[in-house]
Amino acid sequence: MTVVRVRFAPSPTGELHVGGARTALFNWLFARKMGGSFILRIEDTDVERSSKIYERSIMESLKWCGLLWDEGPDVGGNHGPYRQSERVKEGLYRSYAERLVESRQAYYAIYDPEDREKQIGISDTYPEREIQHGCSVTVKFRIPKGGYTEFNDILRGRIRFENSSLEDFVILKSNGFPTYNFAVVVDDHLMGISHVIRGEDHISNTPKQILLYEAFSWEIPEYLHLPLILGNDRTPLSKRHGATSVEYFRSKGFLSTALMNYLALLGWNVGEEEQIFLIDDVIERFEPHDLSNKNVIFDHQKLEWVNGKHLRMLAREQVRDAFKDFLAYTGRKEYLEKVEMDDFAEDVIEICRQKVNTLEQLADFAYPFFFDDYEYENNYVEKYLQDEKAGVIISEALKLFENLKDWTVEGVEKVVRGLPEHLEISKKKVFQTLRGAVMGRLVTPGLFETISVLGKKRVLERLRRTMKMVEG
RNA sequence: GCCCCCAUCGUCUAGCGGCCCAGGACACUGGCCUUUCAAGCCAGAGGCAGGGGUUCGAAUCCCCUUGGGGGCGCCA
Repeated sequence: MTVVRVRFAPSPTGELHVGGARTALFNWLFARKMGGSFILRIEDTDVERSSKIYERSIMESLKWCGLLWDEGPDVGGNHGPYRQSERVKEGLYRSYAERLVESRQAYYAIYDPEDREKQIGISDTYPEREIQHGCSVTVKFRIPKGGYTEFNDILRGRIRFENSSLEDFVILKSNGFPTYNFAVVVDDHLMGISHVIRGEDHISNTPKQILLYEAFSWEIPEYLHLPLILGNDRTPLSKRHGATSVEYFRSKGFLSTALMNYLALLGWNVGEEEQIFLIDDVIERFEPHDLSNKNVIFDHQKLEWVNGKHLRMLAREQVRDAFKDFLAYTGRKEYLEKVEMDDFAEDVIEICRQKVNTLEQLADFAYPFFFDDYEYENNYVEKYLQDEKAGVIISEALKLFENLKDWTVEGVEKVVRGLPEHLEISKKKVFQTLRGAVMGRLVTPGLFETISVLGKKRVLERLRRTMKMVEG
């Protein structure tokens, strides 16, 4: 049995995209299931576009997702370095490229000094003279004439390409950096990668890579190409569809457990009609063959539904921690302090999470619990506060609450329930008037829970304040 | 243009020749519950892209068409 070693190899030219996160997730899942290793390799061979900022951001997102790697640029490992730019410095790719030149499987391509695009000749030996004349030079791989190249894809079976449909391609750029197709092969081989799990957009690259493996007489890994994630207009998911990066979902108040759950759901049928799960609980059930090979459309609504489920399913401390992470991540310092300081925060979260789907919604929904500067909705003012009965309702409630000792949900309920009949005012009017009086809005958690959690002091203060508005 | 991949409700999927006049989930519609809004529960509407084969029998196998996606860079 071969040791499973898989990798996720992002290029740091942007934030971690949900498609990338899904690729990373399935790689990670497979490694965990098989007791193998999950490796993070940074493919920063595009000097122009790569940046450290994105590298850090991708790693941060991956960590937030819970997709931790066993080997990588920060944690090290026996197959490093894990940044291609660092491997370039070791002369790695150049020496392998030269090996191919020596065996005539690659050659030097020489370009016009005036026009870098224009190839003016080729050479089997290092074209020293041309270089002195200002020509730039690359190393190109020679596609064998005739025949075909085929490989097995775990999801699709054998895929065959006629070699005649392939063209010689650059493996070493004129700046000495390897191209993608060359670097992956060299690195995957040197890093002992057993299974290559990546996006479907790489299918067409695979024959070139196979040819490279064959040129080196290296063992070819197993391949699995994942279908792509598209937007609702069936074009590849991009910024045009609004949300795409993991960062975005984090800042929008999604839970990482829910994001992973949804991403897994996208193309993987966990079985038994199961939709909601924690990724850790489902590792054993992961089977690459079960993955769908059909492109999928990203469904924000379902993600939100999954998120709501997780919000209600997780332990309350977990939700509290996630909420704090969200507040910190989105820079809401004051709010974060409140949640950290107020001992009733967990109770607030508990009664609010029943009604919302995201942490962002939670922040809005719970706001009046933590802050006194909330505003009174126009709706409430016009419909209830300006009603002639408002004063009676609030003053009567105030009187009863002032004397109330039992501030439990049951105790509060008893008092509030008695009011409509006692005042001979409709239940709805009484409840809504009170709801708005203590929260400023008409949509809140259950009234009794709200009043109970708010506590006697706050409730009395707020009732008095609202009363002043009625009178004044 | 050439090469490759894919095709079940709007979306994600179950189905791998008879159990399917196609099952589940999200969304949608209606109802129940109810102090608001949700949640929850119940019900409903909605699909095998089209055409040829193969077979006693096809969503399932084969071919063609159509449609969607990917690739053909000194990007990854």
